[in-house]
Amino acid sequence: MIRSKFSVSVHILSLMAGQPDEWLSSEYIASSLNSNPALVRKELSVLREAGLIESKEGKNGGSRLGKATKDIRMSDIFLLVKNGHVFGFAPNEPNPKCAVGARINGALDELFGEIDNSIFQKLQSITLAEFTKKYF
Amino acid sequence: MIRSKFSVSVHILSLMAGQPDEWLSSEYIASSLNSNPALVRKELSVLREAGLIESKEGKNGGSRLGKATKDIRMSDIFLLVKNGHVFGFAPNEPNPKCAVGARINGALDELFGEIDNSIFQKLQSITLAEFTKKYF
DNA sequence: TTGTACTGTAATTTTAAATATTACAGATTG
DNA sequence: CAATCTGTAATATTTAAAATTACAGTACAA
Repeated sequence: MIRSKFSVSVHILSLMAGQPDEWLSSEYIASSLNSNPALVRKELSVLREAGLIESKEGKNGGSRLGKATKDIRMSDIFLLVKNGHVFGFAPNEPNPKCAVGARINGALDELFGEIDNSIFQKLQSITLAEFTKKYF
Repeated sequence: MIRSKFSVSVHILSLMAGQPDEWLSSEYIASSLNSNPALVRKELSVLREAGLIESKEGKNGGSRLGKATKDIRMSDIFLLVKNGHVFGFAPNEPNPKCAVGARINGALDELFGEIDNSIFQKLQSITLAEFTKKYF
């Protein structure tokens, strides 16, 4: 998974959950994240494509939630930002002439799938509504 | 968690599991990993410190398992290489003047702890002996 | 109908993290 | 005592992540 995308997405969705009737600008979101608008927009486009948010272009535009907070699960966000397995393989292709080298990545791939699934199960049990209760 | 340390450690331990009576040199291990000896030695020192392996210096030296494969759990390796949470926080400190910014990392920290725990539970159920059965 | 304030996207630069390399003192064996 | 290994640190390189810049396109509002 890419380093911090999950945190960034949860942060964005939390801001929207707190002001469901406002169109939040990328500038505003960036200031809460202490980041910059272009990077936020990139992340917004991922969330939008998945239907979690909707955006409005032009003056007074911005983004807001596309679903009720109780209908957004933390696992939805996880699946969006996860790219390959959560755990990473070794940087180089192992030596195929070695008995272990030839097969380990297959075995790890299987294990990593199970790990991803454990995380998914956990996150599926938590909605954005429940999560944001912690600070609203 | 640091990118690929888990995979590298599992690979190393698997090699040793396959040749329990040999002292494997860092050179040999590196060739299976398609990596280099110095990096392998660094990882070996982590495993050694945890008692998972033992090493012998000098000529004909090397490393081998310090425990039976059935007594090494994948969670032991996980705890060694895990550094902070598996999931990462956003790169910058969020804006503390913002209601969400001020509290989100606390909420995420709690959630991330639960995720780490889900992974731990899963990995605790698998021994190195079971894992290596997949390719021996 | 035009200025302003947004989005969307791509290209580029910068920074930070991971990985690789080099080097060498110390240990052990034959 | 020569050869072969470890242990460790310092440095260099590579790669990935994040930040910045830029600008065309859209919508509102005066």
